Amino acid sequence: MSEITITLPDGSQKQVPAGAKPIEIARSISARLADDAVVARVNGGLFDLTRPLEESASLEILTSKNPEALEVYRHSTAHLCAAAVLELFPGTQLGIGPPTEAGFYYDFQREAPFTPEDLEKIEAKMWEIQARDLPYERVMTQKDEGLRKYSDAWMKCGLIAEKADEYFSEYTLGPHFIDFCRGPHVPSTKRIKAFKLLMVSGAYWKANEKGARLQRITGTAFFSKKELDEYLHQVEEAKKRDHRKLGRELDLISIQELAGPGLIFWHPKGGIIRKQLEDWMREEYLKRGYSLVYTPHVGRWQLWETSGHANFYADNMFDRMELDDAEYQLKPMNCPFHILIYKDKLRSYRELPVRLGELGTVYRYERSGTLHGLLRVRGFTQDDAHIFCRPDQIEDEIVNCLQFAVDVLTTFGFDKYEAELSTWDGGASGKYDGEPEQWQLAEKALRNACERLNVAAKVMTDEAAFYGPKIDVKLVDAIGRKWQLSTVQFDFTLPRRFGLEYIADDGKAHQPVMCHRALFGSVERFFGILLEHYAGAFPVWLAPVQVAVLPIADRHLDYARSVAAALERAGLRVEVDDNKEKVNNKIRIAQVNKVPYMLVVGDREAENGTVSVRNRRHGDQGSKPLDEAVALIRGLAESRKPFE
RNA sequence: GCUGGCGUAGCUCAGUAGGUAGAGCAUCUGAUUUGUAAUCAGACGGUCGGGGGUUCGAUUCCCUCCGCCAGCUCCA
Repeated sequence: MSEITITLPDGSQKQVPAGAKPIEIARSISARLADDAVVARVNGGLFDLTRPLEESASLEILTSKNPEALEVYRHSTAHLCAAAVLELFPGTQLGIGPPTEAGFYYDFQREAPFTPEDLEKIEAKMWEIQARDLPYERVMTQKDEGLRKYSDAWMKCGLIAEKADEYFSEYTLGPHFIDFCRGPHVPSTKRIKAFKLLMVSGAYWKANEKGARLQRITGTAFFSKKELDEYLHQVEEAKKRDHRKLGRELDLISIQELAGPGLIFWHPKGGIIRKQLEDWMREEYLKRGYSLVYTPHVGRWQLWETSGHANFYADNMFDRMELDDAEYQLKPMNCPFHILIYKDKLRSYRELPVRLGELGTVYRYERSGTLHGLLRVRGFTQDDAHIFCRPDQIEDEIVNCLQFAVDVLTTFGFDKYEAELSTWDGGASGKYDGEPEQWQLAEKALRNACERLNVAAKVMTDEAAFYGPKIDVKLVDAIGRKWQLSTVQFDFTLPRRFGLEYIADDGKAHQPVMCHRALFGSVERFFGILLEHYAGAFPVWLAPVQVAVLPIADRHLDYARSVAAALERAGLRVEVDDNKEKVNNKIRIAQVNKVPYMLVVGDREAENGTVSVRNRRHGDQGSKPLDEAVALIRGLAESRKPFE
């Protein structure tokens, strides 16, 4: 028997017989490693622990501490789920069953929908199969033979025809279950210790909404019961900070059925927070060389034909309305209006870049099933700006925009975000407007900007806007979903469509280039994400009520009001709780409403001109002279610092 | 828009195997005047999402529309 050389991660080498399995090598290193092993990395690729090594290779044993091992483990759990479904519901068609960030899913096609009770049965069956300790066995099959074997399984057949090499791998689980699958998998079902099926929902075959409708069973799996329980607990906790729940509880916003879905009502307390956000943003605009403009909410249809939205954006627009002899369109975007301001006079190269900014409210038709609280609505206000500049200025402008976007995120304490660079499809589909050279140039400028600011942007092919490529910044909500906030978009197209010009130093007319950018993205969405980010406990500068003054008894009301007056003179938002309740109750109310500071006033305070300071997070801070308390809270508000 | 689920008081929820509903909180009133997360009592409050059908009778069963939730698709 020939020997092969196995190189371990520490550089050491082992001679083993050809055909040795990674699990055997692991055991030869230590029994514990073999027990903890989930999957092997062989020459960089993932391998089953039980797959024989035929040639010399590098080998790394991945244990439960490795994220890739968790993916494999979840993938194996998905197979277990499919095997359970087939045992309980023979004839069900299998789609795909990959691991995801938070678990796994498996797509099935079957006439009757899976009910919550079915889910319980499936989970019980999974445990039953788990207990059988079935190996995940890798079998190689020849393509034509495979197509015959899977002739009853139309989705698998499709996948094999499309993806399989001449010989492809399958994995069995017991005598009856076999699945076309690249693998790898854990060695056997007894390795799967903790999982839970979470829901059943709809999906489309190959994510195509014209394709077959499937039922998706989603679950999660962890290496231990403890980790699973922690995860489930964390999900429950996250739900408590859902912006829809907090928005109602804190009386910030509402959505009114009578007015229509996806349309936001800002209540007084939400309104004051929004004003703080908007004031801050407008100040930043002015500091950074933007001008503020205001434009109408509707415009003639011809405007949208000129801009191209009539062609490229028709599906997302509210219906046109007729007025006199003309048709008008509610605006889904602000850009054409800002362009008209640019175009209203002859521009010199000396005044470029022109940066026109607006908190512009737009209306877009979003399909009913996609609406989601504040995060996906039909009417929203963008902190939108359009920058018109010379080609040689565009890269600096994009760098400034991106820097601005990063500054917004840090101001509000977001340290986790993802950047994406969306590019076109190369022009194949015709959904994109403009010349190839322009697209290439634009993409290059965006890439360079990312590099200059050290922003790691993931390239997303075929995700660009119809008028140009873009950089997007995404944040994650309480339930782990990603939402786009900032966007910096390049545009060669609209300047051409509108015939924009500036007079250059050569005395001739040239076409400016344009950058669209929104940093909050939409005020509604940003507010929703912010609400979840702070779990409703806003920092002092944003809190709708910054201070609650809590008199102990009625005889302290006058003093309480004088305290409130002093706070108001300092520009703070104050409420006096004059209910006939005990202080304990007043404190509770203020805590529940997440008021940052409570000032308790009773006999001692009224006598000494002091207040007893209570901090929302840290509780009783003892008494302080009134001036001192006012200065403290005002300082926090003005600094726009995070709370505490 | 699609698949599935859901819709009972302002909020959170219970209930009716078909005989027009109940709790806690909130609100209002009264008593209590209280020192760092809920004082007590009483009252008010619902065409049980809208419309249609079956039935002697529908909040309950059926149909339909609207809205919400999860996922898909799409996107700020």
